[in-house]
Amino acid sequence: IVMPPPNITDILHVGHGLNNTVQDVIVRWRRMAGDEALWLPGTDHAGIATQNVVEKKLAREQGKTRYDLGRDESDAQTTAYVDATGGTILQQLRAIGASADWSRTAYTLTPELSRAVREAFVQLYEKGLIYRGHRVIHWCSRCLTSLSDEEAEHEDEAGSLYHISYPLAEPISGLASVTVATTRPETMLGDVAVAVNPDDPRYRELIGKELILPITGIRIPVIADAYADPAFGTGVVKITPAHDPNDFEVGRRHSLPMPIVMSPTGMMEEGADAAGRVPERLRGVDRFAARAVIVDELRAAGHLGKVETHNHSVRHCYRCHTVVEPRLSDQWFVKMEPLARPALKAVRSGAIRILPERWEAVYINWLEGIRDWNISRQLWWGHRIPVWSCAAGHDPIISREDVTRCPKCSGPVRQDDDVLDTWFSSWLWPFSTLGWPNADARDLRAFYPTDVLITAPEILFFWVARMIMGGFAFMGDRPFHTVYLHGTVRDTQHIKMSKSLGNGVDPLRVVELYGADALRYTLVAGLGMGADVIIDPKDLEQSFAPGRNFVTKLRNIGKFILSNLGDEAVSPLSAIAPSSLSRSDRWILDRLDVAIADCDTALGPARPTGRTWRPSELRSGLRLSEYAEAARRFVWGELADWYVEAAKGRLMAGGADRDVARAVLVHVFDAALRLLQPIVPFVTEELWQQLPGHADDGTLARAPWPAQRREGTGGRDGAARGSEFEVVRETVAALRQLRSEYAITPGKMIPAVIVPARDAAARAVFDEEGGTIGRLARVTITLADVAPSGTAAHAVLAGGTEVIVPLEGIIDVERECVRLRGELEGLEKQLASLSQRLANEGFVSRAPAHVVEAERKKETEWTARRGQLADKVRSMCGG
RNA sequence: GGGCGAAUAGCUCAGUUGGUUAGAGCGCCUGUCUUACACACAGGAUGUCGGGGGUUCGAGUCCCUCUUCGCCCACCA
Repeated sequence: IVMPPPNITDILHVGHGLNNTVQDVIVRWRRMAGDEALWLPGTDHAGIATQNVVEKKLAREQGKTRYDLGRDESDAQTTAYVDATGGTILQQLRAIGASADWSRTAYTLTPELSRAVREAFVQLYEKGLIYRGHRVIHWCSRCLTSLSDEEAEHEDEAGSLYHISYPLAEPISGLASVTVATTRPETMLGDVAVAVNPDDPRYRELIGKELILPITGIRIPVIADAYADPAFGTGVVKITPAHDPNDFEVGRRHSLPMPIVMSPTGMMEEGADAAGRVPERLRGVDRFAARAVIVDELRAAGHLGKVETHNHSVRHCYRCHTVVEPRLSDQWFVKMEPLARPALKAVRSGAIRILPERWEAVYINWLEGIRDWNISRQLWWGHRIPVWSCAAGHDPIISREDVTRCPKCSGPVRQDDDVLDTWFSSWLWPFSTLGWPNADARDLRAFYPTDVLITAPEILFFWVARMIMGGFAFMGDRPFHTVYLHGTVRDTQHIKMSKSLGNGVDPLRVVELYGADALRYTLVAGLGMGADVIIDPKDLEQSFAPGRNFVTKLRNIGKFILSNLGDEAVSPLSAIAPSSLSRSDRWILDRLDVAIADCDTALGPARPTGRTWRPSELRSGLRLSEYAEAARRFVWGELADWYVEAAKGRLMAGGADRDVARAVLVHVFDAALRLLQPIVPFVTEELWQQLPGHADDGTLARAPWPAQRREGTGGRDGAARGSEFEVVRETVAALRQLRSEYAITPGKMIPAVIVPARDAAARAVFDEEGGTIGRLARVTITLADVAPSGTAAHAVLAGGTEVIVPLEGIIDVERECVRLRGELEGLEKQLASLSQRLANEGFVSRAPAHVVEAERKKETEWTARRGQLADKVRSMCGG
């Protein structure tokens, strides 16, 4: 294998890296489990900012006003684009051996996608799901395009609510004017009416009367419409149909004119139906400047009432954050309700699950209230809308192929100037990347429906929901069975890391300081289901040192094992007679099975058992942090801390038992490397390559995922011997505690007497494992039937075994008494609360039998232990 | 305005359907270069599980309420 150079990172910046890392971990896992997963990283949005710049540059160079993606460019330009944007990410992904199929990723400019987009448009049109609508949409006066609801983001702002009095043309019963309230006074130039609620007694008389619109002096009617809320403001609302979606509806109901008083660039101007509405002095004035001017003039003329501060949310362009202007215009829309129906059903029925589960409610809520999707954009790059209009006025032509002349009159045609929303191509992604609309495409048949979509919640609506709708609309099937929404990388202030905010972490620096494996490990281990990953950009050590330390530990375990293998052959575990396995061998093999089971539980199941997810499967799996923790616990806490330590003596002693230990070491370490490969791919690969016992030409990334041993650990007897190693661990822990308690130098060998519990198995454990215990605890063990008299430190193990360290001169009797009394006291306290629980009628009768049984058993054990401890205290401390 | 989530050790977080004495990593304290590893080893200290109320034999876990923070959605001028 060619290992990547050490300074290769799998990410561009940490935010991106999270997504790529999660995807790669899951794909690596699936491949080891036997799935030939095809990973399609990213979308045509990879590097959208760069894309924007590149497209504009290309368009300018070619003198085009519209740049039709996939149709206007040359191959060389495509290549340049890929290099400039997605290419960087993808090259790095390939460098780490990620299973990325990068030719499919930066496909924005390909003719294939262009074809798919046209196909989708035409299909929807033919089903009557695309229509041209004349309505008020969100308009960005900086990007000069319309936006969908999702692209116009709400941001809270402290604005002003201006109260303006509109005089009556002919005053009635002492009433000279009505007051309206507005946050956007400049739009009053486009007012065509004032509405009051028909049930509002205050204004009943006014309905049908006329008002003089200040500034312009135009006469407008007072109309009755339920839209006016008597409880808000003055109960009178001005109606500006061309610049407010609600007012537009009111205008339509009352057949009012709809003057446009603002230019696309946000300047005041007399647009359609607006002759005489914008005074000369305001023409060409920016909307916000015009607002100030108008407010001043109203004040001067005495038309301005109170001005209240008003916190409200204002829509901004998601890309440039300019305040979005509602604007009447003609746009293409997709009728969403019919598309949403199967998408809703899929999630409700469990055909598609969303993890974490709570996002399902958000998804359902959004789809239930879905509104039609404005798909036309006035940007100068994108997929152009495949609609041509006839110069002679015949019906427009909607076509998959380019149209040059009108089929009716053979006259000239003109393609619609607009391009499509970029998400109109993105929602086709699960199948357009696989060859759609060619139904016979090999990849489409092989890979659709796909499996897991991994992304951040922020594009649940933009992209995920629409892909699901698109999957059903164009393929008749779900695009994937699982949506996994991961968290966001944030700093300690919980602010999203981004280049523009400067709170990001440079991954190259992290890789340089801690290594790429440590970076991956840190991200994966920190990724609780749906939780954000918090990293302090000012304290990399806190975040990444644990990952680095773990990787180093792994390396050192490998170094130790490899150095003990030497040139001699290592037997495969299957060639070792089960009877020759030691307690520690059986124990670590048991622990390995547990670790494999824990990892499998954390990760799986990979797909639903049936057509839909069962309730028990719905919330399981893809718990990456639990998987990382299970693997780590096994490698460090069990393999390194106990098995390797216990094996040292056997390795040094040589003989047949040495070969058994070597075989088990290799087997267990090999499995551990497999478990870790998806999270720590580099170091595990490097170590595994050096490990004997597997095909030389293989790579760890392609090796099978470990399975639990079907034959167990050698029958009932074997299982018992495995659990007997727990007694060894307990004894060693007790001895270490005593040593530490009496500050005995760790290196010093001391004597220890063990009085095993009164059963043959316990006796055998200490007979046979005395050497191991002695090495691990640095003691020389003597077995006895009764505790020796004399000054000594004592410990009583759970099973009743006594551990005694007789050290005249070092052990202080008084101190030992204090220690033992403290221990006894603690035990008695716990025993008392336990007894109380068991004496409680309610507990015994209502708690499940197994819980009560466990408590009873505990009571017996603790009582015995208390007796032993009390004896110690009595004999040694005299009372 | 509606909805959702979070609050557990100094820090970052686990804690699955209520059931031992609430855990991990880092940090902290004590000791150690024990022939893989001081990025390590051994031992140790640290929690009114945000506040209050309730249900239950039993609550970090379920219900109500309050506080603080965060996120999503939203055409009330």
